[in-house]
Amino acid sequence: MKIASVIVDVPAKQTDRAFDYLIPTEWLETIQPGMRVIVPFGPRKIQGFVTEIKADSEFKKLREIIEPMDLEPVLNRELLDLGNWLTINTLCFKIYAYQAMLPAALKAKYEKKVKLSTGVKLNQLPAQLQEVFKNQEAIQWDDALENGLVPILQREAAKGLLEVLYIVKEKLKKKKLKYVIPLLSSGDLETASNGLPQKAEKQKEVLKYFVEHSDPVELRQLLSHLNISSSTVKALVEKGFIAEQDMEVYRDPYEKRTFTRTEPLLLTEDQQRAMVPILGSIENKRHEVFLLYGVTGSGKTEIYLQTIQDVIEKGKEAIVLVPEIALTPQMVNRFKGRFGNLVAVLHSGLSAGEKYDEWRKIQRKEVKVVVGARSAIFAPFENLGIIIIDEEHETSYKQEEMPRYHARDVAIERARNNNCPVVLGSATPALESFARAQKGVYTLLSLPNRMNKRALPAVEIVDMREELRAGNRSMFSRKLFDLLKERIERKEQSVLFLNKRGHSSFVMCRDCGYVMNCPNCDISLTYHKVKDQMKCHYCGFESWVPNQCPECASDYIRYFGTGTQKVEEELGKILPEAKVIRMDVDTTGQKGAHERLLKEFHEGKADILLGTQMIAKGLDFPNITLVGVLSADTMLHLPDFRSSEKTFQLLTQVSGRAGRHELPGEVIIQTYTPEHYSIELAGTQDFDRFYHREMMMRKAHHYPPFYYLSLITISHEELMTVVSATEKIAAFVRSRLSNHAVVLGPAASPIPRINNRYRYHCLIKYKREPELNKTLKAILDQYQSDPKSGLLVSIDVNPFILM
DNA sequence: AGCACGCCGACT
DNA sequence: GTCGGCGTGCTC
Repeated sequence: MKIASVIVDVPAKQTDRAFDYLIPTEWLETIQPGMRVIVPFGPRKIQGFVTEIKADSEFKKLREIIEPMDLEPVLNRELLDLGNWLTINTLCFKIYAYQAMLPAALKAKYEKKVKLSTGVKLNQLPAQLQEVFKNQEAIQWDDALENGLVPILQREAAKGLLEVLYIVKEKLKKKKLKYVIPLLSSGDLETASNGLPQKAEKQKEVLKYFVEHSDPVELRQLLSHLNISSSTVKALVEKGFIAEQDMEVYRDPYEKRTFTRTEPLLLTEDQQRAMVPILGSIENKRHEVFLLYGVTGSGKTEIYLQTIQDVIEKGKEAIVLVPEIALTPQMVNRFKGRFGNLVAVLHSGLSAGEKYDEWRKIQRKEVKVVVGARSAIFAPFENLGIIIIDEEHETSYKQEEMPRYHARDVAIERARNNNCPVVLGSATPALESFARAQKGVYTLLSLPNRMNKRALPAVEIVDMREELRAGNRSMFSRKLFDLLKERIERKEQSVLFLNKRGHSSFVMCRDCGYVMNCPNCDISLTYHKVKDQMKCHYCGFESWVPNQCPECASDYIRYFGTGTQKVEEELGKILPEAKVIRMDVDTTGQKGAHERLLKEFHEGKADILLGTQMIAKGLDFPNITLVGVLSADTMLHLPDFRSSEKTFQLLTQVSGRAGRHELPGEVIIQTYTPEHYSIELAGTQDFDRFYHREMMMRKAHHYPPFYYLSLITISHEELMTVVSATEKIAAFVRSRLSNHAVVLGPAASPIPRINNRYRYHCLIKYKREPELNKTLKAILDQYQSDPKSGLLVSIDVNPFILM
């Protein structure tokens, strides 16, 4: 057993397979599957993942592994297999699958340098290079490239005077602090202290400290605590009484916060009824998927907490997925409050180092629960007892880059491997999930009542066309204005929600209607306040804001503020006495700003919280009695078959923010299409009726959950080339699938050009096509192995965004 | 993805 | 003759 199969860190079609390496004798005991290693690959050194250890190889001329990068595997057996599963199901390279499972800090960084070969004297080099190597042993390849030194360096390297170095680096170091530990027992330390010269007072003090405390202590703390300098410590180290040691410490983002310990709450009858089957599944180690369908405020979180409690008592572990946007301090508090430091938290707000440290806690089995966004589904637990996905309908569970996985699918796969249940929780389940529950594929658990038996807030839908007819041209209906005024007088709080889409900040000429578009992409440029520039979201193109219209030279060209900004201005005019907190990308940019603003609002420092998507979730403050949705239908008209579903979910979600506590709540939804069923039914919070209406639509148009989708997107610099390639691909797919499948296309992508590349796509709708995966793989194989055609093909199995 | 190797045209 | 352009194919 001295050969390792390694997946190398080269994302390409031709290297998407295992390469075999000899394990050097000194590492025979160390190297195991799941470890990262440094291997020679051609002339370079690169990172790789060991997937298997075996006795022999087909390949004759094996090279040796250079060294392991880990002391213990970073991927366990289950995750290695899961990586394989991901590769097959999302059609991605194996290396992408493995990298997606690890914190970014573990991704390798490569350096290429040139140095003088050993034994070579400086004066053997040409004068120009002598100058370069006079002050440094090695130079960075990139620097040489910039200074045009590469040809001459290569010439000397060919003669053997210079050597090219390839270095694989860890992106991030473990954070280490210097600690001091006593090397003798406290009795011996006392003796040692007595043996010191009289005048070594400081040293005696240190030893006295260790007589009293035998635990390691951080050097810095010791120095300041005893008011001594490091030379004192050094002297004692030299005498062999104590030692300095580097110890790994965690960057704990929640270090400074204290969590109030909470106890399990008494469950309502509904909650108990819902919990029994989950506990049964845990008890019998049975894989089962539960859909926990409960209105907002019905106490889903308490069920999560108590089932996790049970899992922990059985010595197992739990993963809780929460949408990124809902990973608020409130949410974290609930878990940390119940399980203390048995909880690790993973979300994008953490620095790379903090994320790595939280991950290390999981890997070292120091925690039992991980609460995190999408990628937390890959937490390296070995004995999973439950996986919970809160707000399971959230689109952020789908990753849009490779590997294009949906956390729900991965969760079910992992739970199957671990024989444990999955709980999908939502007040507005995804249609796919609810349909599966109806069919009995998932077990449906309902929580139809709010915990406090409080009625859902009264929702009123306001027709903005009526307002316009009545001469009200403001963005606030008279009703909403009256209610806002009333809240301010009653010292209650309101939340105003603005659907960002459709209100993005673009520049438009008021005279001719000219909109500033990106020259490379067919999409309008977005105004960025911070830099006072126009920027393209897709290719990064930047431009100054014109003060004259380039089309008609009108001066009446202006940008339409970020929506929220505009609303804030208008609020200032009509309700000058109101204190407003605005939350959007602009005001929550800095770290901690999000939390700070919410805290201010919670403390009653403002009357109105105005914001975008980000305030739709998790907000749970007792004093909120009014929620206003300024324009409910902005996302309804997007070219997306899920737009009705998303609108319904969002409106229901937002409505749930009002009247969660003592005071009753009211909701105003402003819209131009009050007759649309997703708005009308969100008004009555009637998921069941919405479900039936929407299912009819989906059935009629052959969309999920009746059909599965796969989307092939093809791009090229030349329009004609894309069209013909897409035609060819569509024809190929048609020829390989049954006639139950529907193959749409070629059609221009909703964003027809990005970064000067035209984009066409082909949408496949199907029910059961055993040949599909092979067909798609074949398409990728052909186009990925032929990069010179300039065609880029990307495939998304079960896409969420059809763009 | 890099990188070497190899074959062709343009230059000292 | 040789330098350097990029097309081709390989990396255990």
